[in-house]
Amino acid sequence: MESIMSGLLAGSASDIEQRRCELCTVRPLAVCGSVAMDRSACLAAIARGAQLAAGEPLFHEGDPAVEVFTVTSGMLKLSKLLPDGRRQVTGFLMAGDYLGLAFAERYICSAEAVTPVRLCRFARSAFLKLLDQFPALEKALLGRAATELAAAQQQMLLLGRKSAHERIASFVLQLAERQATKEGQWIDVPMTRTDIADYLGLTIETVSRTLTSLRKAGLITVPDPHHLQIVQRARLVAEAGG
Amino acid sequence: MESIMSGLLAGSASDIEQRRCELCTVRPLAVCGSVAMDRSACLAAIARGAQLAAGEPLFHEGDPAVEVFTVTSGMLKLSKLLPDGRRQVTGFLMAGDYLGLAFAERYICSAEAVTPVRLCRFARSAFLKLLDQFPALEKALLGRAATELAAAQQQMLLLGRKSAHERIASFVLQLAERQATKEGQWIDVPMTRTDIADYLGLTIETVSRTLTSLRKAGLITVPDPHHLQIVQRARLVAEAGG
DNA sequence: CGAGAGGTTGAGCAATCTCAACGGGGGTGG
DNA sequence: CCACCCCCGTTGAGATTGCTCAACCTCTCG
Repeated sequence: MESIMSGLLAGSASDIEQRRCELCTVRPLAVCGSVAMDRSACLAAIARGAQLAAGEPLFHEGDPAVEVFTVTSGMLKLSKLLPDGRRQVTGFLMAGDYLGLAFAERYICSAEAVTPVRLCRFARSAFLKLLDQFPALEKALLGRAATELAAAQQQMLLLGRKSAHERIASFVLQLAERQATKEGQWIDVPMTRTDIADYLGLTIETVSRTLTSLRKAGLITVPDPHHLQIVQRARLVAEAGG
Repeated sequence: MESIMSGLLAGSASDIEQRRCELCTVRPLAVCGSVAMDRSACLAAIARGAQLAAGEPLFHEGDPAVEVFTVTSGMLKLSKLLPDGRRQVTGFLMAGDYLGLAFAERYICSAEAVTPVRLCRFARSAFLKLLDQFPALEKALLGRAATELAAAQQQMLLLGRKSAHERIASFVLQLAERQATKEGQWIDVPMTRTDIADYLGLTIETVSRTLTSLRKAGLITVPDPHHLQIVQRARLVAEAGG
C-alpha cells in the first residue's frame, strides 16, 4: 500500500524500482515518503496485482469505472476513438503513473498495454474511502491532476499549432526526458509508429518520413525502429520549435 | 464565500445567476449546496472582487501563481504561445469556472478577457489554507480537475484527428451546449474569429470559409459574426463526426 | 474623414495525406 | 523444417486539405 502512496507522492523517475506495490508484487518496499499511515487500514483496500501482455486492453472508453490502477512496470497507452475508427492517443503511462481518475463514473478513454505491464488494481469504492482516510493522498492526487492538465495543454499546443517536424522533434525530446536520458544514450521507443502517429495527430507514413529526415540531417540515429539516440540536442530543440 | 463553494460544487449552468460571489459583487446568495462551512473563516480568505475590460489580460503564462480566481460573469480565454507567436487557445471560461489550478507554482497558460469579466480573486496561500479547512472543497476541486481533463482529451481528439468542417461543427455544438440553447435559439459567439481559429488549430480564413459553407448548406444561420443559430441540428451533429 | 481592427472571399501553393509497392521478422501450420 | 502470412516499417508518387498572400468590405474610433 505504501507503494501506491509513494507512487503518487514521489515524483522522480529514478526510484521506479522502489515503487513496486508490495500488495501486488513480491518486492519489498523502500521508505514511504512523507505520509504517515496505518498500514493495516491500507491493506483493507483490497489491492490486487495484475499483469497485461503487450497489446492487451485494460478497459475501454465508456466502461463503468469500477477500478482504479497504478502502474508498477511497463507502458500503457490511453486513447479515444471516433466512430469511423480514427484514433487519438492522449498519453502514455509509465511506472508510477495513476490511471482512472477517481471521480468519473465511466472511463473517459481506453487503456491498452504497449509493453507487458504490471499494475495494482483497487476497487474504486475502496480507493475513495482511502482518500477520506488520508488527506495527503487526496492532495497528491490533485497535484497529479494539475500536472496532467499542464501536459494536456502542452499537447494541445503541439496538435493545434506545430508542424510534423516540430511534433516529432518534441516527441523525441519528451521520450528522452521521461527516461532521464543523457546525451548520447539510447532511448527506448516501446510504441509502434501507429501509436506515435495517433499520439501526434499524423499518419504513420509522415512519422516514418520525418524520423528518416531527422536521421539524414544528423540530429538523431535510429538503429532500429524501437531505439533512437539524440546526436545534436541543440538542433533538435530548435527543430521542436518551443 | 459560499459562492465560491457553490461555484465549485454546483455543476449545472442554469443557476449561474445565483453563483455570483457575494464577497465580490452585491448580489445576494442562494442556497449553498451541501457544504457546511464557517462563514467568518471563509471571509478570512481575503477574497477581492475584480473586473476586466474585454481584451485585458489577467495573467501570463509563466507568471508566479500568487492568486487563484473564480469567474462570476463574462468570458475569459486561456492560451499558450510558441516563441514565434503561434497561439493555441486551450479553453474558454465562463461564470462558475475556476482559474489557476492551486498546485502549480506558476501559471501554465495566459488568461485574457474575451468580454468584460468579473471575478473573485484570492491569495493562493489563503486558498490553500481554505482547502485544508474544507475537505469538501478539495473534493470539488478534484472533480473539477477531472472534468477539465476529460475536456482536454476531447479537444486533443478534435485537434489531432478532425477535419476543419468537423472542428467547426463540434465547436458550434459545444457553444450551444454550454449556453443550454434550445433548437432555433440564438447562440452568442463572444470571441473573435482569431480566437476560434486558435482554439481549433485552424486559420481565421478557414474558420470564416467553413462557417460560410455550413451556412450555405443550410445547417446554421449567421446573422452577424457574433451570433449564430442551429437550423438542422441532426446534420450538424453528423458533420461534427462524433 | 482617415486609420485600424475584424471579417469575408479568391487564387495559388505546399505540407501532409492517400494509395501503393516493397522488405524484414516472427509466428504458425503443413 | 520450411513456406506462408501478417504485421510493422519504409519509401515513392500523386491527390487534397488547409494555409498563405492579397484584395476588399464594414464598423468603430479618433
